Amino acid sequence: MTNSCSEEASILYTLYCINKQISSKFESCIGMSQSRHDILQQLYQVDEISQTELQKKVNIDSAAITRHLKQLEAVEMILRRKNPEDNRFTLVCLSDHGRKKINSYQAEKARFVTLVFKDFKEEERQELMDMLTRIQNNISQV
Amino acid sequence: MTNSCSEEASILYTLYCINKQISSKFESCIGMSQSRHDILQQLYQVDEISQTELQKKVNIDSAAITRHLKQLEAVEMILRRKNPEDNRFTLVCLSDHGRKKINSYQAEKARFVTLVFKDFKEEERQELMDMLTRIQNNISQV
DNA sequence: CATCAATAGTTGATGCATCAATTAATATAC
DNA sequence: GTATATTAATTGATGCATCAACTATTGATG
Repeated sequence: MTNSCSEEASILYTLYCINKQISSKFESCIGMSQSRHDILQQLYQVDEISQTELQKKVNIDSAAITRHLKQLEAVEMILRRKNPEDNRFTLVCLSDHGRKKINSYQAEKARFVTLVFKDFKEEERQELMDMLTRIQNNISQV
Repeated sequence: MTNSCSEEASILYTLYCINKQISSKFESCIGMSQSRHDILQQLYQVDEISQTELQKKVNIDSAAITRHLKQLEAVEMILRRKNPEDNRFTLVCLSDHGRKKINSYQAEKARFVTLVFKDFKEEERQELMDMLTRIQNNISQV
């Protein structure tokens, strides 16, 4: 363990490493970043949605959303238009072509996720999720 | 849970979120990124070390190491010199001034870490660490 | 209804990481 | 001992996230 003295610090460091490793493997397996996959996933589940709404769901900066969507638009995965009732809003939806491609991404993601949690029993996953949620609560109070 | 269908995917997403939250809070609490803190921490524990050796310990790209160290050198936290026995190596060490500052960082980090794991019992931490390690092994085989 | 506030989206600057290509020094092999 | 391979460090291009500043649109208030 390279990080430090305390056991807690080691856990923190491991979390940090795991995340880096997951990001990296995710991208090489699925062919896009977790964030971008998440955006597409959200779009898949709705008909049309405003950027702000989308931003709240995927929990990344609105500037980042803009940039992702511009690129996705450029490769014709998505379509954008102004909301005619309120021109401040931009409505986003998957293109037909985009919607089709996502199925294959989903399959690959499912496979990936299964590998990450190989040999985890249901109750262990439950426990892990509980602990992570507790950590999340702790952090939010820092 | 915004990410997806399966329970595993939710855990993955939570990991991803936690990491973002931790990074952000870490930086606002300690005043530097986790990586940079880690670099300084490593330097604190040795007298002098080559960049490559350091790179292996903190587990980030050597290009990133170079850039971190340049900045740390600019603010006179560290010193660098060529290894006289082999001019390919650059040896790095903390400046006196740097070494002094790190004590306060350590205290702050300890406080931070304690908050993150508030209400975790020793055996829970142990369990968490075990599970994270297993995940790490799984990933490395993907 | 004119001004002021709030909201959505965009852009620019910055930080940090990666990979690929390059430079410089040293080691190896014939 | 000269050509070749290896190694350490650096640099440039790129990706992705953040914050802060700005534009454009709409809402609210006097």
